[in-house]
Amino acid sequence: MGKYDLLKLENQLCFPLYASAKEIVRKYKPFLDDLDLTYTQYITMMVLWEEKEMNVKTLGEWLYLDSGTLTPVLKKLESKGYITRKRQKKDERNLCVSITEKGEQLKEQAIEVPLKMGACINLNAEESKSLYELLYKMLRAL
Amino acid sequence: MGKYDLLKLENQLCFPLYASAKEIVRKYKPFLDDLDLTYTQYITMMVLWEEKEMNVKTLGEWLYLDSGTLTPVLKKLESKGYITRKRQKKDERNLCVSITEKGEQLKEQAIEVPLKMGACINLNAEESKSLYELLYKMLRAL
DNA sequence: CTTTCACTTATTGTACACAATTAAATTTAC
DNA sequence: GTAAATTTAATTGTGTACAATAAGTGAAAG
Repeated sequence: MGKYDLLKLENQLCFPLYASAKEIVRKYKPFLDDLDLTYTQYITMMVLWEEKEMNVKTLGEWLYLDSGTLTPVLKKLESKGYITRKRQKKDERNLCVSITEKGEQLKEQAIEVPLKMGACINLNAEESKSLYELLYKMLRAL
Repeated sequence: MGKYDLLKLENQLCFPLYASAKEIVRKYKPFLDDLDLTYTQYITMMVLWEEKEMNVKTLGEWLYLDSGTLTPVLKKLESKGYITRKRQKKDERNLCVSITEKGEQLKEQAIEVPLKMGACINLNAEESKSLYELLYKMLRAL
């Protein structure tokens, strides 16, 4: 192992992580275009399909995103009619994001997305599970 | 497995990939700040430390990036004096990117970065190898 | 009370990331 | 030989992503 070998792209762990995350999000695009959602909007809706409502801070913790990213995403989803944004009465610092009826309906269409994506990933069940666990182990420590 | 279970964030493979890529790039930031490089600039320099020169298209293939991303990154690196950009004589469509002496010197400082990052990743050698191979297997198919 | 402190969201500025388009140069087909 | 097709970068427009800052609110200390 030469002095500079660790600086080669091929010896980096971060690079395939960075590149495959990008490529897989790109793979989502045609499926998400059908729903008129971007990937960031999609994962935001995922949380709200499950939880119905949540304040911005908690949403950011779920998604590993800060308010600088979420604010424009949430405004966009609001303008599409999928969510509402409302200050909480008892503590006006909190902004509560809630899913609308129209947002709920989108869920029916969205069911297709994970199925279609599954077919794009070249890993078997065991490999997927292994990858999933390694990623979460790393993520928890970051 | 309910009808909607695949739409839960916790059942997604893409989400931990997306989130951990983001978090690991963020982890690089303080180390890269010392070199006055962003992550994208850093991986670009990595290719040039190894190859010395390359045209934009090939660079994009190595990095999985298109010219819309690379053009401003390369102009920034040029303004910092780490690279030069020059049209090829025999085919003026090609823009050839070359590392400068100052860019070469930066490599000495950069050696520290992978060492420092290695300490941030909570995986042992075997797990890292396994993650690396799964990511590349997926990436090749995307 | 009131002033300080902590908390939460929004805004601003910088830097990607990519689709779509444009522009310029070269290659090819005829 | 020239028109059409292809190749390569750059540009434009939209949408993240995050650090730093600002603004507003509520809680706590005195």
